Amino acid sequence: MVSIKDIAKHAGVSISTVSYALNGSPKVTEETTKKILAVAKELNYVPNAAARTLKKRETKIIGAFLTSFEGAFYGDLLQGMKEEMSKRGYDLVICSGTKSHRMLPEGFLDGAIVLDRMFTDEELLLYANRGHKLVVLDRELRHSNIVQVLLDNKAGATFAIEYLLRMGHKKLYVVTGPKGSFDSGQRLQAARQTVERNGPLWYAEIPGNFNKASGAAAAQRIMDEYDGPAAVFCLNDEMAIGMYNALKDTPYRIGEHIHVIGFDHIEISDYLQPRLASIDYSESRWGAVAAEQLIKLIEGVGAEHERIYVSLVEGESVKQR
Amino acid sequence: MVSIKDIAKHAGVSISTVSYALNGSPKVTEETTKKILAVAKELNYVPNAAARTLKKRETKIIGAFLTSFEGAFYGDLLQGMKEEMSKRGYDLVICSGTKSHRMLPEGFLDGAIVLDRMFTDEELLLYANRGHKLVVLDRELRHSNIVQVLLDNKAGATFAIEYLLRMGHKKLYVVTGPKGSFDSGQRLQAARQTVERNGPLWYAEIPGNFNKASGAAAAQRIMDEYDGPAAVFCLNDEMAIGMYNALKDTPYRIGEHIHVIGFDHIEISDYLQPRLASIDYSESRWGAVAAEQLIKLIEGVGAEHERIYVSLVEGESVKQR
DNA sequence: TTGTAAGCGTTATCAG
DNA sequence: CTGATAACGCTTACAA
Repeated sequence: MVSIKDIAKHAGVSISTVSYALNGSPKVTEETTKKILAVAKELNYVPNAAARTLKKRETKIIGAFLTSFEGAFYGDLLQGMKEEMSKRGYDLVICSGTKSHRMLPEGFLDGAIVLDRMFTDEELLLYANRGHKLVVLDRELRHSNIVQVLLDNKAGATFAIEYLLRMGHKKLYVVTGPKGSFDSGQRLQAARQTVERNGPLWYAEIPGNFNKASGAAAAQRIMDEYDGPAAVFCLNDEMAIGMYNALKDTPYRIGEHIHVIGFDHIEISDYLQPRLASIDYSESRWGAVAAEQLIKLIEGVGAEHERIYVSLVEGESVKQR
Repeated sequence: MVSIKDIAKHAGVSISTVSYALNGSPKVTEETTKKILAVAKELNYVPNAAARTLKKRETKIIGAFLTSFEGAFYGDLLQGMKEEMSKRGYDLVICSGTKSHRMLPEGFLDGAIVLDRMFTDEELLLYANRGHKLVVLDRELRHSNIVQVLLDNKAGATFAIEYLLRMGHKKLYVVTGPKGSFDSGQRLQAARQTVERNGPLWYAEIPGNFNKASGAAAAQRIMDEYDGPAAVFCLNDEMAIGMYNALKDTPYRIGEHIHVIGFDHIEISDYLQPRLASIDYSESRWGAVAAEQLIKLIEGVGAEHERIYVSLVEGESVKQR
């Protein structure tokens, strides 16, 4: 490995001169700088990150933590983050799994964006207390080193239920997400409120898990109880897809016997027959805003909590009753 | 920040004893070890990665480089890698963008898995020459510090064309991937060979780009030239989906006028109407094999080039002529 | 069994 | 403008 020491030797200067020259300090003659850069290039010099980090206590790398890489993998969200970070001189890496949490306290990362239920609130607060900077996308957590960038779940759930009501439905199901999911909790709460506010309605909740299997199970139960058109708000699209699958070889038709709306507006939903109604938001904007706030936090210029707005996307999976 | 020096002070021992104790060395009494661990816990000690790396010249982190995070394609691949790495004591981070290439030469990563056309062969060879360990998934590159884990593109393309022929098709199109793509090049080459080998056939190639837009454009051209049933091998599923979209509001039907097979068997393809025929392979196996070989390379136990096998998935997008 | 000390590659302070 | 030199936190001979 070639270090600044080697460069110093070859260029006939001291290592501090080399360091200054490499960092473009005006303290060094243009001439010597040029020479040093030439030698560096010739020797294929690459700075050692560990050494620099040890001194400067920063890596210019931030981590985004996901529960899993499987499924939709949040492509646009990550892309939005990456572009924003890149613009501001930071690199982004995507991490998953509890083992990799260590990277934060050990100083590999200058900060983290968390969308990962494998982090407990306690763990995050611990890191925040030690001075690490965090943005959370999946919980409410108040601390001076943490900022929240959250989806407007309540608005989305309200839009969804109101849409079903507007289409004349009187028998409503909600298929929920896993216990303890922040998004699910918020959506459910708003759905209940909207139902209550709109007077006497038939209403039931079916516990789900945000995956296809639980959507299919919910479909089964709805068929068992069938006594006329029912409307279902699946708290995410994945479960709605499970419902489509389960109904495929039955006499029940989506948009006719069972009306379905999801949440997230994932890509597949536009390809389903009939097209799935859903709640849409810009993943890339979500990512960009999260990145922006994290960098503000790191650089100590007033970061603020943010809300990501959502909108209704209609689809033939819900028809007028 | 609390360092081993602080622990030493609090425990009334020297820093080397602390270091030994923390690393579970048998050189230290069980008693002192216990005490030191207690103090460490009490002070919330976390080892500093930069310092350790500077000494040990390893991070136990490996990077997977992708061209982009967009598209839902790589979830299982990454999951396969992660699980394999985790089993062997390494962490995985996902990187994208040329700026983040620095992490490899600067010593942030113990190795890299590359599926990213933004790396040139020259750049990779440079790193390999400097001693960095690499696994490439998207090119052929021979070097003692590089191992290849490649899809069996040729088998897949052969299966696809043979399937179309078996179904009685005589007019064949291939929609290609971008210039310079290794996968596209291999698939195209095998497709051509199979066509040639099977005697006189109407055959044409349409340049594509592995995205939906180019699939749609290809569909347009095929309709313009239409003079009877045609069969199309899209060199990936994404373009096949573009083709579905483009044909949606035309009188041409997939599986009737235009028969289509893709490559990759991505999730959406099972939800298309009619179901898309494709070439399938196990993404998670691909990832796991890549991870396994990289670690072998790093640990110096004979790593070997590997091939990932593929299989045909039939679908109603191709019907007997 | 424990302590001393050198050194990993940088940065940054202080003299010259 | 340039050069010694002391850190940064940790590992690891070697000494005691």
